[in-house]
Amino acid sequence: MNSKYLRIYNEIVTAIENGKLKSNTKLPSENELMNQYNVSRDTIRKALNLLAQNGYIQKVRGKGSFVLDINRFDFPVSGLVSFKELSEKINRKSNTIVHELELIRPDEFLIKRLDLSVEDKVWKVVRVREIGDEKIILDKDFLKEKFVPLLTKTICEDSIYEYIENKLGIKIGFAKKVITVEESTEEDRRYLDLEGYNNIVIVRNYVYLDDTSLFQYTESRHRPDKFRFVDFARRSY
Amino acid sequence: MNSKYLRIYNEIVTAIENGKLKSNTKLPSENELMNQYNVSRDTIRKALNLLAQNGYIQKVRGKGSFVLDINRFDFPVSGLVSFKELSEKINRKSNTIVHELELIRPDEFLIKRLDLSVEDKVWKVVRVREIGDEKIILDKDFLKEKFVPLLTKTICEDSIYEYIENKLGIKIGFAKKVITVEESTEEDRRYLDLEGYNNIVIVRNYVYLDDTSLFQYTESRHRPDKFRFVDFARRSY
DNA sequence: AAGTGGTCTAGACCACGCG
DNA sequence: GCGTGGTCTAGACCACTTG
Repeated sequence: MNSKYLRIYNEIVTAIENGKLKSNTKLPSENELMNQYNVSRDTIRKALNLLAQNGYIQKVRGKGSFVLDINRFDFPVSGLVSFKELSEKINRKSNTIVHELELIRPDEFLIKRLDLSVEDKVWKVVRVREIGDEKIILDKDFLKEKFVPLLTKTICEDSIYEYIENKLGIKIGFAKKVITVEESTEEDRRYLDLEGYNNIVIVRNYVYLDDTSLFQYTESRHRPDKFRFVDFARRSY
Repeated sequence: MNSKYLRIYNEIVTAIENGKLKSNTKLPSENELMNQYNVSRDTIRKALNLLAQNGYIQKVRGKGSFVLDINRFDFPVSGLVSFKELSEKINRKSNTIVHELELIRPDEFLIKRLDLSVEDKVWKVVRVREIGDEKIILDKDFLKEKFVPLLTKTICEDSIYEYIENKLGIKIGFAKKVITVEESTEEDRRYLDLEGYNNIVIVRNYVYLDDTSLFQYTESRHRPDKFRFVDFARRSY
């Protein structure tokens, strides 16, 4: 996991994030970086391309690479970030309440959503996310038992992602997110502080492993006024 | 613009999209592709990495590259796609009504948003997007005159993006999107068929050129029940 | 052991921006 | 003309999967 280009990438990311590299300044040229890090140009280019992809820099032909200030103000919620990682970043008091945690036989809906056979069992986890004394987000997670044999309340209160990746060594590959706005349900109103909102923002998340097997289905239900999604996109030709 | 790896990428994309390459099947190995296309391995790898980035394939170490079926069902609205490109893809009757088109002196709000000096003038375009006889989306565009000297009603009814990229030769580099849900305004209610919804989904778009200069600010205001945002994300380590 | 993708290297030529 | 990033090549070694 510790490739040269990732180490260089991470070094530059932290330099940008803690202000050592200021926005709108020019990075050293690829040639200079080659010498600084004692690696080939291709390795430097891999690191720089990652930086560009993630919105840290912009490369301009004939001129150089420049530090952007996009990521400074707003961190992107796009990409795959868990609630724990997120709340650590925004640095606000937050809390997770586990309402349900059980191993269930999936119904029609889940069999379709998770691409299951009838015998497969599924962990159902229902959690409420509290941010600054308000119950804002209702998370409903469904994970295949096949991949996650055991799940405890303590794990759910901390971070399921962390447990899966670090303890079980399962590698998340990619995910598809679908965001819609729908009518709130009785369940939403029971668990959340909705304050009269009858709409709810739903982020449906289909999580796949590295080997392309579908692993988890999650619904993240947000109170509309507290929802905010930031995305960084490059035009691809 | 016509690099080898882009040609290979595009060939494979169309092969996947029209079903010649079926999902869950294996692509030829990088070595085989090298021979098929008569290029070096690096060139093949660039094409495959693009495919992976855009959710077409998944590469698995030691096994090969596999076609995903993500893009088949849902096209991602993530990334930078104009309304015209989008409506062509979903293939439904759609229509654009231009309500305002004028060169204005920017107010405080715009000066801050677009990073302007006081003399700069700005094109303001207000358009309603009609899909299947319903007025669903209100688009408010603000473009710097410095970059776009002329704008006509015809251009706005077609596609501003297309005009800018093809006619003016301006290269869009990247964009930052912020999605929120807010109270609808009087303007929303006047122009759109809101059917009693008092919330509105707002996609704020900050568009930058290749040379990192901020170029355009757009607000896309959607009726909640018709809004849908699809995102494909890879976990980055 | 053979085949796969992942990383790294060294060298070449090109297109672009700028002085 | 020089320095910049963009593309392409050829070859090497590694880590992983599968038979």
